[in-house]
Amino acid sequence: MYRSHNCGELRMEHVGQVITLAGWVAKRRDFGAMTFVDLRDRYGITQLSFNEAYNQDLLNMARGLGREFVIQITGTVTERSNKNPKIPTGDVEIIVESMNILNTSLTPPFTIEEETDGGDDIRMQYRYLDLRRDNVRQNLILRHQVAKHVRQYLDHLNFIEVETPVLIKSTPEGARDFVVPSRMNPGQFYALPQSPQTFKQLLMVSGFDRYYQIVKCFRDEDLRADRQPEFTQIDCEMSFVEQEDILNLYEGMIQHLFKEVKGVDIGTLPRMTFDEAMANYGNDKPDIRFEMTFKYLTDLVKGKGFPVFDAAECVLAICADNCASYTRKQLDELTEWVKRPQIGAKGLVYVFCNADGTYKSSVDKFYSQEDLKAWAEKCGAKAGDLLLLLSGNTAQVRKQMSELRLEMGQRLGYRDKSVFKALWVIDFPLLEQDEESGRWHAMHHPFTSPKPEDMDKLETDPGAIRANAYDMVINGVEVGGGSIRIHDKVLQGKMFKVLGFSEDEARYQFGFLMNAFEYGAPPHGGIAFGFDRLCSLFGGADGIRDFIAFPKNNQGRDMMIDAPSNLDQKQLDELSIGLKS
RNA sequence: GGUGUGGUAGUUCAGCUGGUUAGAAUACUGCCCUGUCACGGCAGGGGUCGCGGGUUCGAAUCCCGUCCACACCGCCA
Repeated sequence: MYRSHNCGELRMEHVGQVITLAGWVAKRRDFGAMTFVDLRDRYGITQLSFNEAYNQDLLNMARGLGREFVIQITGTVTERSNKNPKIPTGDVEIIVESMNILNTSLTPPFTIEEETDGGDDIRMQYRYLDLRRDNVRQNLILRHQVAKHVRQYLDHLNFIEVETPVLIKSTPEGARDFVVPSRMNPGQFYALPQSPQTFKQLLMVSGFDRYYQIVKCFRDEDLRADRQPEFTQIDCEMSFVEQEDILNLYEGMIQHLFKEVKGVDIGTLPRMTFDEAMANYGNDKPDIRFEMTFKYLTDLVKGKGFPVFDAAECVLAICADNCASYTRKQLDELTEWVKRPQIGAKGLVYVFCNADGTYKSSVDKFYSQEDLKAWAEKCGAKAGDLLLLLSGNTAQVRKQMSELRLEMGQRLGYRDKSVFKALWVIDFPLLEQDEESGRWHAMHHPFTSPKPEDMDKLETDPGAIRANAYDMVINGVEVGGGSIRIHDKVLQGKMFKVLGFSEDEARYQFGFLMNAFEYGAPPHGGIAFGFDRLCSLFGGADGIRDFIAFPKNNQGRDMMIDAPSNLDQKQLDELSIGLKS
């Protein structure tokens, strides 16, 4: 036994006990005749005390300890004369009676403290040291808690966790696949799953009724702060259920998680149709921690001689509370912000709702006080508010205004990370049209069932068909999405046809699923949650990297092990692979 | 594929209207210090200013190219 206790558990009640601890030297405070050492392990920090009055040899040894040396000590728990209220073990210290240096350490390249001096680059390169930091470790503990409570909730509801294969078949739909060459089948490749979608549907055909899996998924697309090439999903599927059953069950799951992990009651999740979300928030994952919803001024602004608005398909406004005090400089800066290429607005029109009831706008040349008053009323603006208007093509202006709304929400402090607002977005369109090719593709995936009442539009107006598809959105983050699936072979065939698959292509790629559907496929549906995102949301972070033990960087590289890497010629030959020079 | 920001000591950064020997903080090393917990004091070592080219009497600083990191857009069924 290397230790009798850990570095986070000793308290006043242990005073007098002789204990043994093992851990890392976090810090040494040397006073010559006495030295304090902060000993760290996973559980906390305990102060060790060395004093020439007790033992000169041990003191000398302690003064030679470097940061991150691994030591084992035995000593007596003693009440401190000067207590430290900042740490849980701050009432006691250990008068060390023997010490064993288990290992030395090089000086770490950055400080291993909550507020480290290390940047992302160096932290990732030495991730094993970064993980010694309390806050990163807490993130992984949080991740464990979330996983544990997911399993707990689903286990109690008769779900079975089934593993599905990682070496599967590439499909051209959706994201790019990571591929793995097959040595035994020269010239052929496995693909890593983007999700276990088809397998979980096959499990439903097999009668597994209620399935889940906390599972790695792989997508070979560009990374973001909240996107990694390998990420984890809570993947779920159920048989003999309707959309309503699924929404209720997983609403229960998210409530359970918030209660158990955060001690928060998030209440009932409101439901919003996709159309409502787009109209009021310009976004299919609205952040409903604050209002500032879109107001349509198109009819009010036309015909007054302002050419920009007269030519616009859509004129949108949002009302920023108490922002009439904005300076010209601030508005100019905001105008530049919406004109950035990433947003792409042509300009920004603003209206001050002054305290005295008058209005001052950037388009006073064209609009009277009465006009501006009508706008303000339409927007529900009060004195002291600021209206921000954008105009243009409906889809574009909604997107731009959505960005502006989120930015203003951020600036006004409405996007508080300790507040959680969840909702369901439902009735997604089944299909989306590719702007360039004009081809239809599935908005969710090709196995999503259309709403029965929209089925007749399959040939006439595919874009208007709504799907039995739903997303769970929390604080503007899409944390999960799913659908009721097609379980009928004929309908699935029709879908493939609409999506531009020939019969041969459909059979080649999804024949196994079509075949399975010939043998009594039950009605089924499911959902998948982005586990990493859920954890980062719980942790109040924007990115998911610090909730993953060993993440990849922006270029998809693992900076610690330096992957990906080259293969030598022998390996390539064995795989029958030739590289382009 | 695109846009932006950055790359200077182990680390985080300042310096950038060109001009002696490139600074600070922190970390590190040594000495002093008996109650610290962001200990304190004194001293010290530490630099290919990402890399390549150009302009110039002179470049960390200006220009071009390139690599790397981060954020975003496209992309992510």
